[in-house]
Amino acid sequence: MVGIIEVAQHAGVSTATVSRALNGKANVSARARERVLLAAQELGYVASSSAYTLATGKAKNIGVVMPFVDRWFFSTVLEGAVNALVNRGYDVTLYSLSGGKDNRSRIFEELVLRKRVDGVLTVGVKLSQSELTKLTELEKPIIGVGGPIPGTRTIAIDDEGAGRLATSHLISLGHTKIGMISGLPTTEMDFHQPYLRKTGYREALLDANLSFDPQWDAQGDFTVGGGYFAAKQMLGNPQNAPTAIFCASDEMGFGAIQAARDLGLRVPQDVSVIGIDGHPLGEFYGLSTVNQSVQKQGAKAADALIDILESNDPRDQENFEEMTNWPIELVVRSSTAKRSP
Amino acid sequence: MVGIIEVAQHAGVSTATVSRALNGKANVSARARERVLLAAQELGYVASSSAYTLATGKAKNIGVVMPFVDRWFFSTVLEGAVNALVNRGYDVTLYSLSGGKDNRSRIFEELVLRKRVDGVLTVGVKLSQSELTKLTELEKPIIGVGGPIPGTRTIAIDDEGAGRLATSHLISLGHTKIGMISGLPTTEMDFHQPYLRKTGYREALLDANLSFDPQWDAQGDFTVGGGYFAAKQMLGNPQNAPTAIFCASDEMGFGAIQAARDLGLRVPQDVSVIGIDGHPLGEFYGLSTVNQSVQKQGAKAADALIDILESNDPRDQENFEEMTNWPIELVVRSSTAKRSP
DNA sequence: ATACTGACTGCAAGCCTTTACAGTAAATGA
DNA sequence: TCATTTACTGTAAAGGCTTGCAGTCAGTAT
Repeated sequence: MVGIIEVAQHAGVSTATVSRALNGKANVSARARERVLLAAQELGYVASSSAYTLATGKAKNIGVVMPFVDRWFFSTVLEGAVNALVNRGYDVTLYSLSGGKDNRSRIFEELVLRKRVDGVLTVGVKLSQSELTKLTELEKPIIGVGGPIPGTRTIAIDDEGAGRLATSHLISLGHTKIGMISGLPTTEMDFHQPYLRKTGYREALLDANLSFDPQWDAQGDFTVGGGYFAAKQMLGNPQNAPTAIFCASDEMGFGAIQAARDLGLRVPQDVSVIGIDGHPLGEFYGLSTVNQSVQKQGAKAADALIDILESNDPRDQENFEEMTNWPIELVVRSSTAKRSP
Repeated sequence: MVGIIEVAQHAGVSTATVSRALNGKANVSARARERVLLAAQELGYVASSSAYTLATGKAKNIGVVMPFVDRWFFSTVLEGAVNALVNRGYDVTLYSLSGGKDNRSRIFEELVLRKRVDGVLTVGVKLSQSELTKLTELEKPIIGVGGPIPGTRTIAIDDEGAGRLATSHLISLGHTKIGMISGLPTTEMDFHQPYLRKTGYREALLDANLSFDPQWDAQGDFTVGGGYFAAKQMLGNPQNAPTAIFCASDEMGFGAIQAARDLGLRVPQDVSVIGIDGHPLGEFYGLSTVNQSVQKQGAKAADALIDILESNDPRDQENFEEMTNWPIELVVRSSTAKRSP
């Protein structure tokens, strides 16, 4: 395997000059730089990353930690983050927490200590106190997406506001019997989102002097199927069925629409449904939603992390804008309509 | 940051013994091993991975290359692979090709040369000749999932057989007018799958002496929306509509079911639909399918890769069983039924 | 008792870069 | 012309670990 020495010989310079030329440092004559670049090109040389890391202390690598990767929200954030990171010249090492407790603790032990990464991106994970300690004593930048990490910068929408926005939309359409499908997240996930979205929902009801019926407070588990069964139950009782349902995620919204149809109800004539997310299938189903441009959140988080990492001015890190009010946008499609008289 | 020297001092032994003890090598007295383990524990020491890699040449890291990560098939393979790899003590570095041409070529340059990884897992990617060359001259093991990499081990179902299986199922139900929704994959993706599945479809028709109507050969792009529009068009013409549709992916199947419903057709009474994949939503939609247990494919590929990596017997690498006939299974649900008379 | 094992242990070289520091040559100023 | 920058360049140390090799020491065979 070709190393820096061969390149140096090939170019007729020292290894120091090769290194400087390849890393774009100053103090290299145009002539030398040119010869080095050519030699490296010809020999197909790229510096060994382990040696680079050992010498510089920089890994050019970001760790991304998420509860699972095969769910829409997570894989979409990941997609955004990975692309942003590769653009900035960083690799990403992926840690999924879905492999069970043992895996989880090992990940936190090693991730932190093996100094493989320059920084960490957590997506919707709820950290235990000890995990948080481990992570922070790393003294490496951490940014969270979706799950607020105490003491750390986080990119997230105002979940409460989103809940209120969605619910208000239904209220503005004249609905008074409004159900909500929320859900308990998995143990690995952060638990704030569902809670906050429900708070927003209740507040909106309260503001409109509408009552909150516990029967209309259902549990999906943020999956299509969960939304389906919750909605079926809620809408199944004709005496006390809501005329509109707010789902804490688009996927549950898809399930709810399906449930309504299976019950012979028309959407939106008989029942309106709104979600939160901006899932690409929303357009397909005509699901009204509160869009939170998930992929961009991933990209933004990644960029912010690298900004911190590469800013030599330490104040930048302090002044870094809090991003916990990521813009959201009400998208009205065909699943919500005025309450039929 | 605590290094091996501190641990050695703390345990009262040399760094050599620390290294041996921590790596489970022979020739360490029980007493010494114990003291080292304790010291490492107390000091929270884990070896620096860059130093480890530099010294041993092993990165304990696998590169996973895929066209995108935010699509079901890919994120599911990834989920399986990541969990399997972390179980074996390996990290995974993720490379997504969706960031455009520049990213793509840079990935191949650096992935190969920066010697960050011990092996590579490619998922459904079509490699150019030069990329293939780069990858193979790495002399590191490569395993592909879903997209056959010439000259490399691949885990994949028999796509042609899967197409035949699905189509035969429809034929066995008495259908004679059978459409297919296939699709051109993105440039980044491997192109074999859609092609082979369609071949299987045609063969099955041929075997049953059924004719193949070009009007029933539609293009989805492997998405729900693509399946929807293709099906809508195919079923929209009452004169010449098929009574059954074979979709090359479950997601297109979901779209097709939706399209049928929107046209006022009942599934399966008026039109049967079958897919390929084993998507978790299949159960929800009642979609009959050919299950290919995607997550397990990812896990198997990962395990196979590590087996190769860690087998010191070189023959193992040669004898490695070809896995290009990954088991598939026909799953009949409520979207397929006998042709109505 | 002596020569030999065999089980451990430690020293130090090596893995491949980056970079501080010292050195050289050309260019500038007086 | 000589002193002093300036602009490069090279030498070698450092980074943190693993591991070949040589050495120690208690135990065993003779």
